Amino acid sequence: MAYWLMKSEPAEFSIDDLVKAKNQTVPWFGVRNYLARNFMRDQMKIGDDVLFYHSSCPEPGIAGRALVSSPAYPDPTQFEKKGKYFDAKATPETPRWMLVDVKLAKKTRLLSLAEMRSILSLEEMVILQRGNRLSITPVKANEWKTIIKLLG
DNA sequence: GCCAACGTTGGC
DNA sequence: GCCAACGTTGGC
Repeated sequence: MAYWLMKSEPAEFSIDDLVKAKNQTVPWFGVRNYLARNFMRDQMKIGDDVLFYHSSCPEPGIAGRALVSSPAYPDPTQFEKKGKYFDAKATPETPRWMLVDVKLAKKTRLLSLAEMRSILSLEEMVILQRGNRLSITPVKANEWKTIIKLLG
């Protein structure tokens, strides 16, 4: 079983949106980075644990836990001609962007980026590394354990 | 608004 | 295939 951290801008889709979503599940649409896509397409399995992270907002940090709840399938937004995620080079026969469904496990207190930075055992987390911008990153088992403890 | 860091694009 | 220019991310 693997652990992941997935970033979302709360102005676009927040943990509260996930709480209110149908089946408390959302297709993780809009990823347009190959490495992040490959994680979803090649490595994620149903039941993998996910940290739901709020980025580009006044208080960035972990806002909840979730689970991978589907296999990878084509991101429908790549075919929406008028949408912001349209990709002219993608076709239904040869889709370029894949996603998984993410289901809420629990909304938690906000574990802020500042607090994460203060925890020694989290210092190797990918998200805390200088210049890291990847929207989906693997989390190590010990990091997951530490974070779950901090979330209470 | 600034800017560091990184990914992508496109000319050659 | 190289690499400069450009665009984006995302914290501050």
